Amino acid sequence: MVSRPAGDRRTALLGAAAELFAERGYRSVLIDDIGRAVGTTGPALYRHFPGKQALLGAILVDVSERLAARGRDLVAGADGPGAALTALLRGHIEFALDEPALITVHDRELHHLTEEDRRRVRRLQRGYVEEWVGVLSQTRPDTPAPVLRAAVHAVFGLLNSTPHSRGELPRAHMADLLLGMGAAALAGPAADGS
Amino acid sequence: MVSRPAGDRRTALLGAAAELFAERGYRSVLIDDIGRAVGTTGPALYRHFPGKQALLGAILVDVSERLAARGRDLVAGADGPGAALTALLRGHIEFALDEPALITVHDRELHHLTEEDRRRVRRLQRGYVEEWVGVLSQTRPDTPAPVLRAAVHAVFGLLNSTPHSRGELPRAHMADLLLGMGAAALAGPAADGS
DNA sequence: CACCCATGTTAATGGTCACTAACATCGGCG
DNA sequence: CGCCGATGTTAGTGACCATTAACATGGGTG
Repeated sequence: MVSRPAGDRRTALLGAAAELFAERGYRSVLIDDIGRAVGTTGPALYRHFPGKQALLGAILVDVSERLAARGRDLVAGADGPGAALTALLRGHIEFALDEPALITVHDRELHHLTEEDRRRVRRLQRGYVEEWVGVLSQTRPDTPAPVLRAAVHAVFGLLNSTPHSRGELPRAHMADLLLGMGAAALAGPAADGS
Repeated sequence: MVSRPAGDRRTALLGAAAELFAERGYRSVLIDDIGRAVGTTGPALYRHFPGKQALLGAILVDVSERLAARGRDLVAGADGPGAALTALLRGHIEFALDEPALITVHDRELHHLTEEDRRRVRRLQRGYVEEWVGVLSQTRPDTPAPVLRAAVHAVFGLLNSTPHSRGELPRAHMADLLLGMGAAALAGPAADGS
């Protein structure tokens, strides 16, 4: 049990592949690159996944599930819509700062998935967005849902910019900056498109 | 001169390739797909570009140059930093709404370029960012440049989210929404990371 | 101790492309 | 009119690369 840690290699593959995919893009990463990154050769991958595409699928489904679940939990545990919104912002920012590779791959490689995986990931993403929209619609009951949805996508773009600002600022500072900007963007006076 | 419009096919190739690259990613788009999109076969491309990579290079260099040039002009022609900032926001939003494919490809396919093209594009991008930073540093002279740079990247993420919200809102409404959110994010009280 | 399963390794194999060759077509200009 | 350059077309061709085959290896368990 200790000498052969269950799922260890599998987890390593998921992590290494995510890094590589984020950096070079799915098609440009070779099976052998992934193997080398975890100390094996390429074909060893097939002992853990049906293939390269399935590996990408596992990565994307996992991220989407984690984001959606975290969103649900944060909202459920928050004391009112204002607190919920702050919690969502903090949670997403933490995720984006901790896992820039996953954030990057998440919205870049969707089209390389199986129809089925793609549907699944999209459903989860939609659920996460609706979590945000639900909270926002409480703080701005006068703003129509489509506008809120667009605003949420825009804020995601803002928060997910992290990979572009790699290392420009210390992490805590970056987190504060993103929180302030995100909150301001969502509370902004023109958010109803007047 | 009229019967054989100079560079017409070339321009069509640039546009069609940009759409396809944005939709499926550089590596997944075949020479033949690009040819078919402009009413020829694949290899006809070589009459206009040295190869697929050079075509991508032409696209990215062109976008970067247009953005940088427009940024320079807008700032130069603006009446004070406040007006300059609004002009930059409007200009970028217009671009993002008019050319979502270019916006998408712009920051997704950089690593498929020649070293030389990549350097050139990056230099242009940097210049554009510094244009924004320069304006911002006038409206918030107390905020250090690295923070402003991170804030600018974040606002780009926000504005460039357009491709994710395709058709959710009428164009003018979307433009207003993005302008309001972008301005709020950049004016936000926490933009100094307090 | 012997067997077996989990994991790996190296060497095919087969498909998929970008790119090149060889061969049209056609409009303008001498 | 006949040549020429620009632009295309249809067949290679040669790399590249995911996947599979065939063959280890080594630790845990009966």
